[in-house]
Amino acid sequence: MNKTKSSPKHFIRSIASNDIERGVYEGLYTRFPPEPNGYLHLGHAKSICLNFGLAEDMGGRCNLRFDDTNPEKESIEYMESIKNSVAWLGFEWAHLRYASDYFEDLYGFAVQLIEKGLAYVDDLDAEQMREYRGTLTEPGKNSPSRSRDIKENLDLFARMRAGEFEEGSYVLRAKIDMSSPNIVMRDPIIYRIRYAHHYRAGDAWCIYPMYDFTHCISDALEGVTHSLCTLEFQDNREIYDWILANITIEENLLGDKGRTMPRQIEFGRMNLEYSLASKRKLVQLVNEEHVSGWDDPRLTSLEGLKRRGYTPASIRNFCAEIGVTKKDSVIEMTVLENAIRNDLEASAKRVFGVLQPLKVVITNYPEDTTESFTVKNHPKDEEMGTRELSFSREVYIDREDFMMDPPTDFFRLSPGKEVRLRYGYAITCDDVITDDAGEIIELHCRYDPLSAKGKTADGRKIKGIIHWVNAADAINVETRVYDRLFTAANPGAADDFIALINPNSLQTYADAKVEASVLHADPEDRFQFERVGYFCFDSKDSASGKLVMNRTVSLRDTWAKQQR
RNA sequence: UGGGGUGUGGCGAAGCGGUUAACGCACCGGAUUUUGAUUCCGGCAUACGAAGGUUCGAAUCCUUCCACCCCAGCCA
Repeated sequence: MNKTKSSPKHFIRSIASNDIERGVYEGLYTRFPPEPNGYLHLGHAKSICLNFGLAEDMGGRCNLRFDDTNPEKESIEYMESIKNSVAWLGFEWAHLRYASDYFEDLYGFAVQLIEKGLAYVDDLDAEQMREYRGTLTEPGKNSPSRSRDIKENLDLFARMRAGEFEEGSYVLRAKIDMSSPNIVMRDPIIYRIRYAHHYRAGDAWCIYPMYDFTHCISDALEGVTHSLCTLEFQDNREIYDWILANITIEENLLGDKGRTMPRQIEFGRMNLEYSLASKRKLVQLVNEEHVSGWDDPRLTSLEGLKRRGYTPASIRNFCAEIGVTKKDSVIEMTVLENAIRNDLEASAKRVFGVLQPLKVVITNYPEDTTESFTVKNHPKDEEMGTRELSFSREVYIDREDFMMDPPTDFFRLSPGKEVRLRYGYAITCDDVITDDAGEIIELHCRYDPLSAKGKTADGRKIKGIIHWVNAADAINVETRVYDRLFTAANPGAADDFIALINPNSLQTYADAKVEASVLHADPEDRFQFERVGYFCFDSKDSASGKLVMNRTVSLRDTWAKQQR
């Protein structure tokens, strides 16, 4: 696997190193704070690389913290999957934390706020609450509960926790400003009643803190210095700062007292063309079985990409490549493909594989002879060694490398034409055998015995070079070739994204053939099928009896491009 | 009609008052090549959302305007 590029400069790094230089903070501390309510995708990878990467580069630390304050959506399964994905990308968290571990502390801070007259228990129902909130252009108005005295608030809040009230009957609100132009500041709810089982806290609680209250405090407790999040939280920064300014944290989890509060910085989301990140839509794709599951290799979930054959390094390089700015970006698929090609070009073993086998009989080659060519596993990297490639009278070539009636610039095989079998001999096509339906089933060719080792006796150049596998010991393998899942660059914007599913996003070649050496490969190995693309074993469906290989990405193909 | 953001080539992205306006992807040429791969060379914005202004000098400063994104969950 390749090294990852060092992350480039961007505005967050400048701010952070500036803060450290000026002594605002002693060292960098970040966190990646997913809610365990789904699987990670490429967009999360950007955040992971930003948070963990920055800490790595600046000699800081980064926590993995689950922002698990909504028991109705979260589960252990998601949490485990997220941990695996972060680890797979190659990052190590300083601490594994859970917001749910802070529930007791959070409750205490809420009490602090009430005691200061900065929070109150409200009995408005959801609809009234919305009415009182005002609109984008009109200020809200104070709830009648806003004037409730501190003692009563304390009592009510304690009874909320004790389970004396129904869901939705009371909430705890911060007392800020109902006429703030920033709607987030219009007395935001910080606790609600929910009789739901929490995947970690169990049934210990029936009140749960809201994001705005929880997140900033969690950061502060963990000693986070820079709290990086996406653009849509810009308005929330005001409440983030307000909460931290109005509570007193005696000592954080690191044992620090009087530590400087964390600073929230927002960055733009990444969108990938021809893909979907919306959780709801992905669930639909999975449930309606348009894809095989959350780890379908056509999905840009991290598990999908992993199964597809993407390496952690390629994803980290991709994230370094797309940059970090304050605007939402739309990244072209080729950037992702470029990242994995760069990695695999250097690291993948070269091997011969034929997706659509066409039998070639070499009529002037002896029937009972097998010879062996010693070939390189990598054209440039000698350290990757060599392997033996067997050759005999019958071989398979790819149907795409033969054309009955080719254009002049097609320099592969066709009737009467000569082509080189890579690493082997030059052959000329004499006969094309068809079946009753006119389907080509076999080619009869003649080889030039003096054409081994890339030479020819008369010095003639052979332009066309094709790959092949020896029929006698070829291994059968099912190969799955993937294309973009959608036919539109932004399927999420369409009314009916299901209608935009690319019918050719998965093509299965059940009878593909690969050279014998693949049998002894490690399940984790990646290959380049020369002239075809990069492949890996499918982690779910491949077994020793039945090999299944996924095409991670094709090779660049100027010939195919020219044909379009 | 409120508030918060963003606008540099097809897509990303540097640039922070004086640069020929980096770089990556894509694209177009050409060289090398037993992968039509890789590699290598070369091309690719008189132009920085628009219009004014300040200045000897602006993508960078000021003004106005325009476009797009986010915010009215007891989601995060």
